[in-house]
Amino acid sequence: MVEDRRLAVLRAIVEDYVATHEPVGSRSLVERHSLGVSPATIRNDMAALEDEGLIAQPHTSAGRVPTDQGYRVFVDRLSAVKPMSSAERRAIGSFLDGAIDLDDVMQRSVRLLAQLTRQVALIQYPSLTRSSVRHIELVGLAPSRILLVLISDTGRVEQRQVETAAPVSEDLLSRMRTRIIERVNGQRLVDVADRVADITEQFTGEERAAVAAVIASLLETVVERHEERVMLAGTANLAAFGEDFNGAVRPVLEALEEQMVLLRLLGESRTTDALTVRIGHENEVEGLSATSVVSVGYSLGDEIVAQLGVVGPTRMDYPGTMGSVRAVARYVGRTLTEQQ
Amino acid sequence: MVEDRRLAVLRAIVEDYVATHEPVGSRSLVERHSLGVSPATIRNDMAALEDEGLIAQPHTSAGRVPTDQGYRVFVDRLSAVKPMSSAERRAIGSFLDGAIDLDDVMQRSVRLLAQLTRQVALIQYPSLTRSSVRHIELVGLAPSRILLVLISDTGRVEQRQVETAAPVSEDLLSRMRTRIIERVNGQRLVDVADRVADITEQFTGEERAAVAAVIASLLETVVERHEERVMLAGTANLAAFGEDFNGAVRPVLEALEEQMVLLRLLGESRTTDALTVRIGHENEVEGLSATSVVSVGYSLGDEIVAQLGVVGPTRMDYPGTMGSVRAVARYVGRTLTEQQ
DNA sequence: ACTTGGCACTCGGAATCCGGGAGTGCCAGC
DNA sequence: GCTGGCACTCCCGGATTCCGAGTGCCAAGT
Repeated sequence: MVEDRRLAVLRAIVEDYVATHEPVGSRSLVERHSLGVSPATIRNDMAALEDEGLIAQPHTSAGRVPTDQGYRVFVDRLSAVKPMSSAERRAIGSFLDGAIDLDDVMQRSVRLLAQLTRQVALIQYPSLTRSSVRHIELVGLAPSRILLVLISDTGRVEQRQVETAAPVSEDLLSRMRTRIIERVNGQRLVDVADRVADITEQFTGEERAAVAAVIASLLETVVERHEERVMLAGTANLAAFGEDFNGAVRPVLEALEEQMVLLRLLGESRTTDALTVRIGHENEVEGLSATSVVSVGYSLGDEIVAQLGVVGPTRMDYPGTMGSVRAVARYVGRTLTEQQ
Repeated sequence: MVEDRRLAVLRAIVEDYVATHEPVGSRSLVERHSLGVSPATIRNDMAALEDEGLIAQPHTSAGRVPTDQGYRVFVDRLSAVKPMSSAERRAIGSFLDGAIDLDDVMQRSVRLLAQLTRQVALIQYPSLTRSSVRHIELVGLAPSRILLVLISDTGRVEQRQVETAAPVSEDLLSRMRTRIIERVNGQRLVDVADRVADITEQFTGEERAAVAAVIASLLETVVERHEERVMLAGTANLAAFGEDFNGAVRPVLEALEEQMVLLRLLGESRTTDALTVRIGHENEVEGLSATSVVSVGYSLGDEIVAQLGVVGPTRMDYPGTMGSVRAVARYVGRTLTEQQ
């Protein structure tokens, strides 16, 4: 009972702080929420919440501000994902309709998400791991330079240039192409390595070096490039952080320029489609300790193939953000699945 | 003679203001530069420069600050492009070496430029206009969905999905591929439209719709997608703008998120390889009136194929920035030409 | 065992005031 | 045409003051 009210107070503090961006005191709390008790009572509750480490005062004799832990409790126990209105859903749907290729879907989605949440949005390209080879093309760009193009059934096109020690004839190129295609077409990318392992042996000593180079490059393409690309939008929304550019925004912008960081932000929970919320210090990227990341997997068919999400200040509107992120993920999954 | 000293004063003002970011007064000017005259004389010159609209005072009894026009004169008549040191050149070279494909070259270049100039760097993908068709591939993704892949001799790969009204057989796909390839391989992209114009007629009524769809898509690819992509790096360097986030940085970030704006910033002077400097209001993009853009074309072979450059505050180090931009453009051109 | 009103206390932030200093414009003399 | 002198302006930083929102605690009430 008393415990219940304490949590209600925490919720009220989080909501007010998110709305006003100012420390919230006991008096204004009872005014804005119908808690049915006096400010003095609230003060006692606040003291207790502070002992538990859920709220803090910026300085003595100021209102309270939620701590990372406070947000954690709020997200876990006090809030529900806020579903989108049907109008918003329609908007999402129409926004994604008419995308012409994978790049386009990714770009539209990430912009949409940035706009909906007014935060920085991220989207990871679908993993190649679960997809399979639709086609492989070898194109001679120069006597000893080959362009390798790999087309997956998810519509993703990967390219890579291969430099060979000796010139490669059109004839050799064509034989390589045939051999490789007959081995890997329709195969899952994860199996490609096994399937091409012995192709090199089918060529004579002289040609072998070139073939080996192409095969090596192919393996790199399927193994290394898995999900290296992340798209970003809405950096202008970092304005919501406030005025102290160098203090707060700069490190965030710097972190967001590093693909590796983005991947770490998104990439850890690929197997599940549950909404993940990392609050403040919970995400261990340096410079992002004042931000929260809300992410979720999206699926192609019935497999989770990548993540998308947003990065924003810890004092964000969690229910709304979570609703937007989830909704966009669903539409992205649907769009991709239809397009496949 | 007197005119000469006035310009020297302007140069000194620009240099000091760029270095200190503070309005510069007559006293400190004679201290830092050996102008051989007294502050009082400088004051007279300053008054004249102000009449000409080249400098301004933020408020009465403060030092002077260059106006956009002042920077203009400085750039046109008072400064020389500052060449890179040989160490810097080596750094540039080694930074770009080992790029594996076009995307990689673009990415490395734009990051390098951002790092060298400590500003926001832009690079436009090479125009397809001047390049020619290396290969075209049609891949059936689904019965009535075709993936069209176009590979240019510049190593650029363009993809597009085509939706057909009726299913397309592998056989038809293969015939289309052959026909198209025999018509356009090795052709310049600008000529592709002419070359494929009558291909549709070579197919029977039933197949014609599908062929027309593919051809239409191919034309879109070569015509519309010309140089639509621009890559960006170094947004964190916007910190140099100062503290007033919402006043100065936000509109810039917003503008930079729009591909169209980036293209307008870069895209107007493609035919020349001269360094272009647009100062303040000279670039007509809304929200970028407090920024300058330094851009230059880079070449592939002996043709200018696209632009690269930086966006920064009007109070930037023009000689240094221009040097970096030009140097990077040269190395990019060299790298691309070698890789071709 | 909670809740509540009262009360003294704290402390940040806005407003105000003040003085120094850097800068300017102008003028008379060289 | 340059220069030193001089009166004037006004921004900026620091010190001071003051207000009010907020707190913690206590004693009394339910």
